Amino acid sequence: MKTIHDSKQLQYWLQYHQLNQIFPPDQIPKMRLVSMAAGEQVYQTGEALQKVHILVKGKLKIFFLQENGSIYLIGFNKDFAILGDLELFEDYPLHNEVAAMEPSILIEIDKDELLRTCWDYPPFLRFLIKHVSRKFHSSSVKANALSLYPLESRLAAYLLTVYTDENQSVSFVKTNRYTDLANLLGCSYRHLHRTLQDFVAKGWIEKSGRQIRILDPEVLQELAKDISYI
Amino acid sequence: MKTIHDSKQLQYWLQYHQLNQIFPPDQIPKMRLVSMAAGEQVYQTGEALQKVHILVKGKLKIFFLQENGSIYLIGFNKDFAILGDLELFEDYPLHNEVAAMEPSILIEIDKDELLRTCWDYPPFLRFLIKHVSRKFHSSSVKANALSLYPLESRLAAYLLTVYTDENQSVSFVKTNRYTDLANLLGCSYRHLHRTLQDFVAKGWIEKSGRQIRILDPEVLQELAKDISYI
DNA sequence: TCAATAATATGACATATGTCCTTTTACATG
DNA sequence: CATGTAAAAGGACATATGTCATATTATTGA
Repeated sequence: MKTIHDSKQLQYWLQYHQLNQIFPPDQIPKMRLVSMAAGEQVYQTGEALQKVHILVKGKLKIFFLQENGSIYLIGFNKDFAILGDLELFEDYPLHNEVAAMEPSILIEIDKDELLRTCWDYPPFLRFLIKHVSRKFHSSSVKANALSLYPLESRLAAYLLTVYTDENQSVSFVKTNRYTDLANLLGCSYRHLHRTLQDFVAKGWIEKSGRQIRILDPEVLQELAKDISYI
Repeated sequence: MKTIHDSKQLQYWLQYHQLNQIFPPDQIPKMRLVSMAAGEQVYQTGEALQKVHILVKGKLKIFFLQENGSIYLIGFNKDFAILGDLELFEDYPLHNEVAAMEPSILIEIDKDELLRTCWDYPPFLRFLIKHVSRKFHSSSVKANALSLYPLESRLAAYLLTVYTDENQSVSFVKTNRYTDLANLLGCSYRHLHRTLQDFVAKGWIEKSGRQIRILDPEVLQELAKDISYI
C-alpha cells in the first residue's frame, strides 16, 4: 500500500464518483489516496477497524477464513466500493479479508476522524444508509442463490466472472490452486474436479493445467442464471 | 390491524425501547400505535413501502415466497424490530412477508412523513445505520450457518425456537402442515419426514400427528449449534 | 539433474437430499 | 354415517456432494 501524494488526483476521483457532496469539506484534506498492487491485502480478519477505505479504481476480492482454515468467497468489488462501512458505527471485529486482484486505487480515511466529522453530517449518513441497504439487499439475494443452486451453476458464474476477454482464458489470479478455488466456491476439491471435467466433457471449457479457456460462454451464462460474483 | 388510540401507551413504548431521542419531537405525534392479532400479515411481497413499522411487543415471522410458490423462512423477530428500514432510502419493492405469530404491538409511521422529518436528523440516521449494520451482520452469519449445516441441525434449531415450555409440546403456529414446515426449512417434505422419524427413533422427540413433544432439548441444542431462528 | 514435496487426478464408497409414486390415515361435508 | 379429499407416511430410486485412499504429475531446492 503506497500513498499517492497528489491532491489533484484525489479531487479527480472524488469528482468521478460524485463523493464531493458526501463528505464535509474539512474531511477531504485529511483523506489519503493509496495504491495497491495486485495481491496486496487491505484488511485481515479479526482486526478492529482503523481506516475506512473507498475503492475508486481496480478490483478487490472479499473473502473470509473459517475456523477449519478453509476459505469462503464473499464476492468481488469492481471500480467502486466502501470497505468498513458496517464496522463504522458498530464495533464488530472485521470478519472479511480484502485483497486487491489488480492494481487498485483507494481513498483511505481514518475511522475516528470520519466518525468525528460525519457524526452530524446528514449527507454522509444518508449516503451510508443507502450504501449499506444496497449491500444488504444484494447480499441476501446472493446468499439465497447460493443455497439454491448447485455447484454447476456457481462454477459457471465464477468462470464468467474472472473470464478475461482479451486472451480468452481464465487466469486464476492469486488463488491459483484448485484446492483454493474449491474453497472459494464452498465445495470439496473432489467435487470441483468432477464438475470441471464434466464441463470439459460437454465441450463448454478447455482445460490444461491451471489454465481454463471458456468455449461456450452462452451455456455458462444460462447455467449461472442470476448468480454473480462481481 | 387495529389502531390503539392511547398516546400514553405510545409514550410508554417509546420510552421502553429508548426511542424518544431517536425521532425528532414533531414526528412523535404523527406515529400510530397498532395492535395485530396472531396470524395477521403486515407486509406482502412486491408492495412498495408505505409505512415503516417498529415492533415493540410480540413476535413476528419473516419469510418470502419463491417463484415456484414455496415458502422460505427468514427468521423471527421478538419484542423489538424495525420493518421497512432497508426500503426507506432505497426504493426496493418489499421482498419479505411479515406476519404476527402472537398478538403484537407495533408503531406505524408513514414513510414519506418519516423521510421528510428525519432527512436531516442525525440521531435517527445514526440509529438506522446501526440497526441495518447489525441486521446485515447477523443475517450474513445466519446465511453462512444455513448453507453449512444439514437439515438435522436446522430442524433442531427450529424445534427449539417454537418450543413452548408451558405445555412441553411444539405447536405449529399457523403453519401447521408438514409440507409448509418443509418449505420453511428449505427442504422437501420427504426429507423432513425422514429426519423427524430419525429424531423419534433416537428418542429426542415424540410425535403424534401434528404435535411434537421435545424429549431431549439438550441434544437438539447441541445439534443446533449457533443457528437460531429467533 | 534428481530426489523431495506439493498439486493434481481418479477410484470407491458414504451420506444428504431430491423426485416420483403408492398406500394409509384423518377430516370435513353431504 | 359414508365417502371423498387432503394430508401424512413410506418405498424405491436418482443425484449432489463429501471423505478417504492412492496414483500420477509438476515444481523446486540441493
